[in-house]
Amino acid sequence: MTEPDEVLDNLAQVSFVVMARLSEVAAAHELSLTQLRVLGILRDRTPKMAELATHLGLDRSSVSGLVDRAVRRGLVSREASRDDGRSVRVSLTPAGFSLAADLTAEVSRAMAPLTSGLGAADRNRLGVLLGRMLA
Amino acid sequence: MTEPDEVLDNLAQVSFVVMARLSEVAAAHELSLTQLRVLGILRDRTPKMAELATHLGLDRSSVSGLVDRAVRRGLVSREASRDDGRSVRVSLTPAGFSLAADLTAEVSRAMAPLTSGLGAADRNRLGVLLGRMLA
DNA sequence: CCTTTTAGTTGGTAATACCCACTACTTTAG
DNA sequence: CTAAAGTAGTGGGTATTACCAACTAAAAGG
Repeated sequence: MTEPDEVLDNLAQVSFVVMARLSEVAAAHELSLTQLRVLGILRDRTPKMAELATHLGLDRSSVSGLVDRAVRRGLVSREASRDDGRSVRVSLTPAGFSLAADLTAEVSRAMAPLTSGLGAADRNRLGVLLGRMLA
Repeated sequence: MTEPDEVLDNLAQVSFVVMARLSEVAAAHELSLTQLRVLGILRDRTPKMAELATHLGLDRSSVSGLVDRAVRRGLVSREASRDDGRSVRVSLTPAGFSLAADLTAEVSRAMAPLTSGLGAADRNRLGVLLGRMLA
């Protein structure tokens, strides 16, 4: 690890592996990675469209179609805001919650092998370091 | 970090942040994340189409179009294999190499802030742990 | 009021990525 | 040696993703 960029290199590579695992899980349920993210976000939030767009880093117009398709699958619902006639709140339907719960479990299962080569102490250290990066 | 899945949670979150950074860099050069990956892969390889598809985790037909567009931009070239009349080797053009070098530098710059909150020792530890995950 | 800003959708376009079918070349069997 | 089976890559068709620009409707500010 004398190379200065090796940390970043490894980080990028690991990230691609993580994305591949997440995509597999999503694909097994006929979802895209973005839709997986949407369900994850809505698990503990009920954002307006624009907020959801910010969370995803997408254009508002992209989110419109995304939510359309999720609604068509019965996973998500739109509710008009009472206090603001323009805005719309997006939330999970019961079916959406149920799927999101399944996905959470499957994601854990799919990702677990990535850290299984580390001992408990190292796993812990990794978690702390990653947490520090998110701060 | 008593939660068992917190490591994986943090790992997923960090991975999304990494992807966002990489996408930004790619977008600044009118490239998709996948095209960025292609350039990265070809930096030190000259794979056949099918091998490239495996590296990317994509269908061969997806890679056909991907390479088409990269060829159209003058970043990549196809060469017929001499020993096997069916297969095609993909490689970077000089322009492709030049762009790939720029991108490497920009990616480093874009990702560096992620680990800048860690001290040198922790950065090192992180690199080692991530490296162990890739083994 | 009336103008400006904000929220969201729609339309148009390009790229992504899938599956399936197809051609062309190789390899293997009989 | 030739016929069958397999492999490499492409192309068609489709759905999704994501952008921008233009639009409607509602809210806020002057």
